[in-house]
Amino acid sequence: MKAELEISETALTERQKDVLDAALALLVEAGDKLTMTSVARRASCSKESLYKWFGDRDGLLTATVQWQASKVRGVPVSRNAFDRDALVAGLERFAADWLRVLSGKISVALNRVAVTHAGTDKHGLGRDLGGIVLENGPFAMARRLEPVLLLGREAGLLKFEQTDEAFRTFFGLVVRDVQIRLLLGDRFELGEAAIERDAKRATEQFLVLYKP
Amino acid sequence: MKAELEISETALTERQKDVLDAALALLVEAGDKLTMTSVARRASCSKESLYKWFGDRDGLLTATVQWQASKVRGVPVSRNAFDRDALVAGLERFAADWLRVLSGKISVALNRVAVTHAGTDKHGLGRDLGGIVLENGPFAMARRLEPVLLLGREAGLLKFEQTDEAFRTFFGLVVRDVQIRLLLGDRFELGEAAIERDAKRATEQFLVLYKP
DNA sequence: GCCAAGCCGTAACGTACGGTACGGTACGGT
DNA sequence: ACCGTACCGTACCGTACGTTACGGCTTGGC
Repeated sequence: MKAELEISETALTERQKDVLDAALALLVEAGDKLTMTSVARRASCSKESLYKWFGDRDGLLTATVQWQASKVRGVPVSRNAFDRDALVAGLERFAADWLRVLSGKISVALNRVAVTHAGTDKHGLGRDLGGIVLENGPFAMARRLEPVLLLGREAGLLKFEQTDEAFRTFFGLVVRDVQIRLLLGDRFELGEAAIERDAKRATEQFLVLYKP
Repeated sequence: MKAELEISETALTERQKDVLDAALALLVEAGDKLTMTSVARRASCSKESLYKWFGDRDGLLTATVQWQASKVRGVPVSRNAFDRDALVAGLERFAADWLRVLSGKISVALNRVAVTHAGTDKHGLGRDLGGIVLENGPFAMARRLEPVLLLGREAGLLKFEQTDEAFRTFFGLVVRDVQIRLLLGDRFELGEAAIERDAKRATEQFLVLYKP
């Protein structure tokens, strides 16, 4: 789907980006308690400008989520010299990246507000926050991982019928209960060492399950 | 005010249970948009009674979540005649039960409100909603699954070092991206057939990974 | 110098909602 | 019959916050 055309059509000025960064910071600090006044004060701009630029509070939130999403576009996978080591390295790097993003304060805050918003849903609006996060979260991860999985199958390193199923299993092995626990406020450390270890373990398990 | 802080063993009258059921229904319908007035109207009780019984809005929410939690206590596992078939059946039933609960409207609504609440957190209060859901969700699942895993290991059917790690992997294999997608508002069906199939697949994969 | 546009800061408005107060009713105990 | 208790229904209050309006400042074009 090329719905991104309309999104990228909204060219943001530097000033507006600063405002969105301020909103992002507030979202991380105070969660959904973010008010228009607080954003205006933090960004040293007037509320009038906020409403002119983003329409209303929902528009500001949407723009903020999209702004963050636009900053974390993933890096592509190198296609040359694809052997087992490359597959393992790719999967491990992928899993580690994902865990790092997932356990970051920004991701937690954004997912929280999106989940909240998905609850009080007014069907009929164009793009809701939940959809945006979904699109730039799990779905984006699936799109980025798909070529890796297909390359692995082409190279005879993996065996699966549906790419989707394989991806979702990998997702489960990587994320496990980490995300839901973080979203529910369980404060537990996920240091760099643990991330690396989990990435290796998930990759290893995945290879066992999907070995030809 | 007479401190009714003995939430742990509060005996609820039938009337209060009715009120909490009304709150639960409203939570499912309208999410966090639930207001004290709407609960009072739905339950045909006065707001004064709400405040008398539950203290404040947070108390009502907490009582509601605990009330639901008290209704879904899991069934224990039979310990006799524990062979491979019993292990497989136990895991499969467990996974299916969990998926059923997880994808239910009530669970989604409760997890939503708990996640929302975990965002606007006032550290210092006793038990927060996120903690309660965590306790009755993933943690309860872990406690219930633990004896099954230990029995499996005793019987020589499974091999693992840390029960916790094994549980979390099983969790990942069962839940995958289902919960986060539902929380984010992705409307996708998870029919009985899919649940059964997923439960079987997750169990199968788990046995492969943790076979001695 | 002058004007218009864009923006900041702040005051003001309207409303939704948490929380409280109070009058009215049913009922069980004495 | 009288009283206390528990509760319903509703009116009311205070506040937070989304949204709008306005006065003053800066800047670029003429």
